[in-house]
Amino acid sequence: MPAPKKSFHALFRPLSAEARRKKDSLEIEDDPSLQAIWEVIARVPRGKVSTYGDVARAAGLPGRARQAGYALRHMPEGLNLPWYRILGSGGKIVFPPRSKHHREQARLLRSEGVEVTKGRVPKSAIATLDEI
DNA sequence: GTTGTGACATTAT
DNA sequence: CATAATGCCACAA
Repeated sequence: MPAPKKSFHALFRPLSAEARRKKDSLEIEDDPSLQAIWEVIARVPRGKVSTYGDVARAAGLPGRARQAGYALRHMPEGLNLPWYRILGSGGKIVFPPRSKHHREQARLLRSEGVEVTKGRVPKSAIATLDEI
């Protein structure tokens, strides 16, 4: 079994001791709400994007955009989810403009044809709720 | 039980 | 357009 290509997950801030404990005990991966969110993210079409709020709604968790963020931070590596297709409201990258994450997200989006100017994508690139 | 934090969103200034 | 104030809610300390 070849080692999977280093995922961006590895670039993220290290999990706290408590979060790591949970992760190791698989409590997070088994959480139904988080799984629902991950499934929605996996359905966002290539070349399009969605937002934290919409992802949460599509997962049956209206008003819980922050939970979508939590789910992304705790993405299981094996799923290879298109994390970079998830933006803040209005289609803005949520990471600080010059941060590594911001640049990487913009790069990946452009790599699939999504225009990114000043950390923002065209409204036309945002998938509608029924698309996800 | 209480307090602080956060890959958010919306509204007001 | 930028920043601040609120609202929000799960999680961690």
